[in-house]
Amino acid sequence: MGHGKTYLISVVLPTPAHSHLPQILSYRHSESLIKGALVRAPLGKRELLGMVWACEPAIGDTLDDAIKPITWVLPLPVLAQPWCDLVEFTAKYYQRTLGEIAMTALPPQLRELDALQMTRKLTKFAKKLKTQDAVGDDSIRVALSSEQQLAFNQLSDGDVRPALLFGATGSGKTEVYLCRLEAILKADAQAQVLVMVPEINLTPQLESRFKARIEARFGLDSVVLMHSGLTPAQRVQSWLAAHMGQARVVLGTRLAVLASMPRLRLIVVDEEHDPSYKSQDGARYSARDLAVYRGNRESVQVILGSATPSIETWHNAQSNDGKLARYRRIDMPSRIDSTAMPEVRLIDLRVHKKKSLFGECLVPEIVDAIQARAARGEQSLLFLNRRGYAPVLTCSSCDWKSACPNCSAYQVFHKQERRLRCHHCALVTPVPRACPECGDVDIGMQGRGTEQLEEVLAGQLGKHLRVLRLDADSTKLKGSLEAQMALVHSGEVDVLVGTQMVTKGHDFRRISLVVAVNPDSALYAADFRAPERLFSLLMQAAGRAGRDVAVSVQAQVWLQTAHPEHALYQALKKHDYPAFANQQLTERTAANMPPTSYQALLRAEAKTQELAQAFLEQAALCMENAALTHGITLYPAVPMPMQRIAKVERAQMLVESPSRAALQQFLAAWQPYLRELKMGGVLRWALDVDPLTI
DNA sequence: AGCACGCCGACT
DNA sequence: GTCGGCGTGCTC
Repeated sequence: MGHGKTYLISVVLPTPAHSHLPQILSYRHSESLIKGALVRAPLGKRELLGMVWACEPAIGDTLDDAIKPITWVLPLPVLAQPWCDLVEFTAKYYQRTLGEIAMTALPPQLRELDALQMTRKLTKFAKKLKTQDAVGDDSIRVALSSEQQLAFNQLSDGDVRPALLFGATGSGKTEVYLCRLEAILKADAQAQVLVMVPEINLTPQLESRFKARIEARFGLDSVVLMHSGLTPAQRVQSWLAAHMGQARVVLGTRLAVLASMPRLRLIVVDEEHDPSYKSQDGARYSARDLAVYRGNRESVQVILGSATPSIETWHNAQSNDGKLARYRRIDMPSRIDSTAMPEVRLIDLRVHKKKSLFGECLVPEIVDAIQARAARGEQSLLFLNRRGYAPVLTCSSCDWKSACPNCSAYQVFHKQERRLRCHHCALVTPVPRACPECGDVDIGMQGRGTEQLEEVLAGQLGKHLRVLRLDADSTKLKGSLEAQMALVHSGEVDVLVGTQMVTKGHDFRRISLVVAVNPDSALYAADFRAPERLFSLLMQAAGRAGRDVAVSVQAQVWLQTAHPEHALYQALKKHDYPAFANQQLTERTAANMPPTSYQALLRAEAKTQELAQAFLEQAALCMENAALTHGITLYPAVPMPMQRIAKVERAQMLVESPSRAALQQFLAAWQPYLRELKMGGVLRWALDVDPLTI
């Protein structure tokens, strides 16, 4: 009890980055508070959720009268020191404020709750606990293959390094995760496990599998979900369950990496190469990298699983000149059901005249192959990463194109909707009857999207075959994704046409032919990570084929390409990811690119491109000397790959260093200058540390 | 970032 | 006379 004493409390609040407020503010309170306690405190006319960072007794009556008292202390267990460290590290590394990171890590609804609402939540939570059933038995054990058993044994041998579980699609990685986490949960009745997946909505199969397995053994509600799709109330409940130690398994997306889990004992990052682990808005953190930090900080095992690891992870799993690798690699090269990997065929588009192509986009053999599969009751999947009917409309007599007036992109023709749509801003316009420039009525199309591919196939094969399109447009309505998936699973569909949506998560057991219609577009992209993404995408698409023993003999993947000799395709043909990754690593090392160097991007948005670039150049100017002494390379300011979105001009500047620490120091020193540099017309700027796309 | 105050134009 | 436009300035 306070006995009239007063304590000086340092509180972390979500102070806006561009305000000139310090990150940590001082308040008074009549009692001592522990670091990590959640409090509400006044800021201006508002009252905000904050977290106690430090607490000391005020000596005598020396406390300034201007220091306001804390409004109330939330009746919750405090956030543990390792969690505070994780928040501090994240804020420092990604150049954000402590408060911003701390608040994004907490459920948004927690910010608004008053004392009464909080009490109600806790009562509801306590009631839920009472109704919980005790533990079931070990009945649903699945026998591990020898390869899985070997991987499991290695994961249990006490090596403290993060493990890269390098397993082919269909090698049964999930079963290994499950066995490892069951062992950990069984050994310690309070242990908690964090499992991260790229997008939870795309992997309902994984979710139900986890729930069925874990809840049967460790009780109802021992698994909680954590992702942005939950309702605010659900998110509070999940967070409370994790924070109070009730949830044994947290299954979530990237935001779950910041979940409070006081008895965390294992972190699994499934599909660790997936770009959605890198947050693209607000604090641009990499959940995979933070998972590795967190595992190290809390002496907790980290498992990174992938069939196509990121080049960074691949690099970390390699030993350099005899030294032990930072990560250890555990290989699972075989498919669990010992079916063969699908045969990859490269179809040389150069030997076909465009007119001789079916619908001008498919070589005739593919159509034959689709028909042959359908006759045997098997399905085909056509993968084309472009939705809509045609990506561009053109005038045949002048040089008009369906450019979006707000963006540096073309409006896409959507035939069913009879509209032009920009995929970058919200602009939707009617299809012009004649060219807006010259009035010519002969308007043509360039390129093909999934809508057109569906039409071509349905039109010419429609009498015999059932074609279904699966993309963001066909699944816009709630529940329609599930409905369409059900159609595929029940065999109501012969041909599935889809964007990269279809390559994620779902098992289509009857598919025996996968066709990548136009993979070349990503082959020579400016972004040095484009090949890596293409390989992983095609590998995942290939993984959709032949997941069923009955049809596996014929399972094939056909790639239509004008560059069949390309090293990427050749490695894919042999299912040889190591060859591809090593070649990428060699190229990147030679060019001093990541993972050999470390990068950050300074991005600026403004009304004009000149202003955005002028801001970046000014920013570079004030750090010229610092860059020299720190060994930092500042590249010239350039327009972003998508230069203009919704009438906003975007520019960026690359910052590179061979030393991560030097880059960190440089960025930290840069921040105050950037804040001072308020130039008229610059709308926003942001730093992206370890950017994924350049 | 909010949310104030503040000093000028058109409304019942 | 008041409602409200958004310029600038502060928040422990």
